[in-house]
Amino acid sequence: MSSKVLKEISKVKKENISKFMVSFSDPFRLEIIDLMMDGEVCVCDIMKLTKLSQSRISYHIKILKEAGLISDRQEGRWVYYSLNKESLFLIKEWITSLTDYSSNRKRCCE
Amino acid sequence: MSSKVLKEISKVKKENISKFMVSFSDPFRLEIIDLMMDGEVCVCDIMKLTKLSQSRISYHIKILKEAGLISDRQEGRWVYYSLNKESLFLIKEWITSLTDYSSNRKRCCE
DNA sequence: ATCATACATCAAAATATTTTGATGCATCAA
DNA sequence: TTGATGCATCAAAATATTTTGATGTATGAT
Repeated sequence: MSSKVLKEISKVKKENISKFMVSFSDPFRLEIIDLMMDGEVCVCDIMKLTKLSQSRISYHIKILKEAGLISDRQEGRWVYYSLNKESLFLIKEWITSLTDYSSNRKRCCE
Repeated sequence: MSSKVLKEISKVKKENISKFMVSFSDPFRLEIIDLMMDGEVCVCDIMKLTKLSQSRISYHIKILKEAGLISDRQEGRWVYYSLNKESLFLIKEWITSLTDYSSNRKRCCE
């Protein structure tokens, strides 16, 4: 099983892409990402704004963090999370190379 | 639970985004997408190139199809699948509005 | 008509992800 | 030092996804 095109067109590792996409594939994580669009939030903010339980939020936060999609910053008892812009750009780059490549191909290849 | 930013910055429905991302989140589907980068393929092509079982491939194809990521075209006994470029562009647009929006934000917001 | 091929679909089993509730660990305030 | 808060982590339960093997359907060849 050999990856051909995706390997060549992008610097981003397939494994990382997979993690990014897993991050985006859950509606609650999209919700959390959404909240971070306007800046830093702590878990308690997310709790107030979404009615999700604390451990549930921590769980999703962990997924996002392990994907490299968010960063954290501790301040006293609070941990502030924010979107990692570099990661977003990486994904954008990946998708862009995908669309660029595929639009240079003709429909058929017999 | 109110989506604020994502709803406004993109025409793509969150539900659809979720499906796209689910599509991309599986390594075998990435593999299949990869094979389609160079043009149409049938299930039998994918079988030869990946060693996945036929029903397994059909299953993943179905996910991709329901996400609107691929199109099919029957020719005799064969069904040819190919990437749906429009969908790729939609995702790209979505990611782009995400990065554009977030890069216009400052780091903090106290 | 019969058979083989290409693929879809289905139900059951296997596996992975998510949720829940409990517990633990810092930090801070009193 | 004690108690409260903010969050992480854990194990078990709940749920969702994926895989497998069997069966079904359409097409085309003989």
